[in-house]
Amino acid sequence: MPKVGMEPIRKAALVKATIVEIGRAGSLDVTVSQIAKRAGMSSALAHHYFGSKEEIFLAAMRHILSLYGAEVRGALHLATGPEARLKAILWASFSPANFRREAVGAWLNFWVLAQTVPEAKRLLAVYQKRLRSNLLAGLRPLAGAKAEPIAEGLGALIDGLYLREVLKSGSPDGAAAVATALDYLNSQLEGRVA
Amino acid sequence: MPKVGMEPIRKAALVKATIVEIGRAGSLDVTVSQIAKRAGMSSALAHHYFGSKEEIFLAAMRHILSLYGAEVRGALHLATGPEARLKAILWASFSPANFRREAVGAWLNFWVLAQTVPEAKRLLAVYQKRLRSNLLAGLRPLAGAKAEPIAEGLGALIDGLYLREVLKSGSPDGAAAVATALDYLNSQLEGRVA
DNA sequence: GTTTTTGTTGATTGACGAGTCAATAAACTT
DNA sequence: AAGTTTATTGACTCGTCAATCAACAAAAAC
Repeated sequence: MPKVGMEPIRKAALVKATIVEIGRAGSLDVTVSQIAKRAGMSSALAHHYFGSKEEIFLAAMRHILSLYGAEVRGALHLATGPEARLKAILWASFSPANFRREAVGAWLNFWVLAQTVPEAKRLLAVYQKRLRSNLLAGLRPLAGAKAEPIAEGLGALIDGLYLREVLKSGSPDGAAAVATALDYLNSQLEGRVA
Repeated sequence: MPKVGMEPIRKAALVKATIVEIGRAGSLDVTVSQIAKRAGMSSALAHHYFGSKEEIFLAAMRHILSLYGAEVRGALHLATGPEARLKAILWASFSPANFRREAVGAWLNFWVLAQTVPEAKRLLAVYQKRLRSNLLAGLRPLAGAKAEPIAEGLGALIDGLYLREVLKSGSPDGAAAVATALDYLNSQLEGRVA
């Protein structure tokens, strides 16, 4: 019973299913059929809407990244002053919406995808650039010239905390991750400002 | 012309070839044939010696990890005093032998492997534990009770720096990575010790 | 009310790849 | 010298999966 206007609904369902399946499998070795099945349609339809498996992956990646971006933007909106803005970024980075098993698992695999698919690499680079620039905006008033290396370190630390989460068992502990990152931040700023 | 005593030689060649191929492909999507070809033998022989592709991957992983372990041990051997030992660990972590494109690429993919293969997870956990305990040994005299969280953060930072390296183009810059990690360390220790 | 567009799938194609096997041969054992 | 173990591979099996196609159905357009 074909209803018109299905495209966005189907695509969204596929994207969501893709993230779940990658999280479940723990790798990009998921078949289009698996994804389509979880999204409640045939694999042919998935191909119909996305053209290829790679496009499906990229759409899922964009989704995760844009979700993350939205959360950061939202948190930043409510924050005033450099310190508050830095905290907001960290808080958003490890919020339950982003720092959940599926998303973290998918995120790791997108990193792998970026090694072969240029568009995936581009997307990840955009994310890194945005993170860096957000951190820098908060850090410059507090750390001046030292802002750049601190942002560098903090960015790497955030990625590392994500990475380590995939090995842990049990549900992710965003608060602990935030604490570690804040600790880094405090010690760096005490040394230069305070 | 079968010569006896080939097993260790063949296995070593396969392990080496596996790391190169994973680095090249940027993923675990490498065929046993590709690996075997690069190692100069038939795929049947690779199966003969390792039994399965998974075993080949695990052997490669063990190799990278043991190489890293050896380097750390070597550096530690020459270092006296907590500061020197901490520096030695960082220096070894980002030494040209470990912090090279192939190895870093392979390492990222082993992280993915750990999501599905329990033995891979175990190996990675061993590495993390060893790193943590090495860092702790150096940190405790300098930071006392604060040693644990610092080790936690520093470990994550190291992993993050590795992770970020895979996106970069050009040859890895170990010195920069060491500088970032040292910077973290200094700022943490200044705050507690002086 | 016929044509076009959109939605949908079962069946099929074509390629590829892990793992097995049978066969061959050199080297060690007794 | 006969028998066993080790080395080695080409050919093959069997499964899987991305992508395509033909066909059908409902809605929209004309």
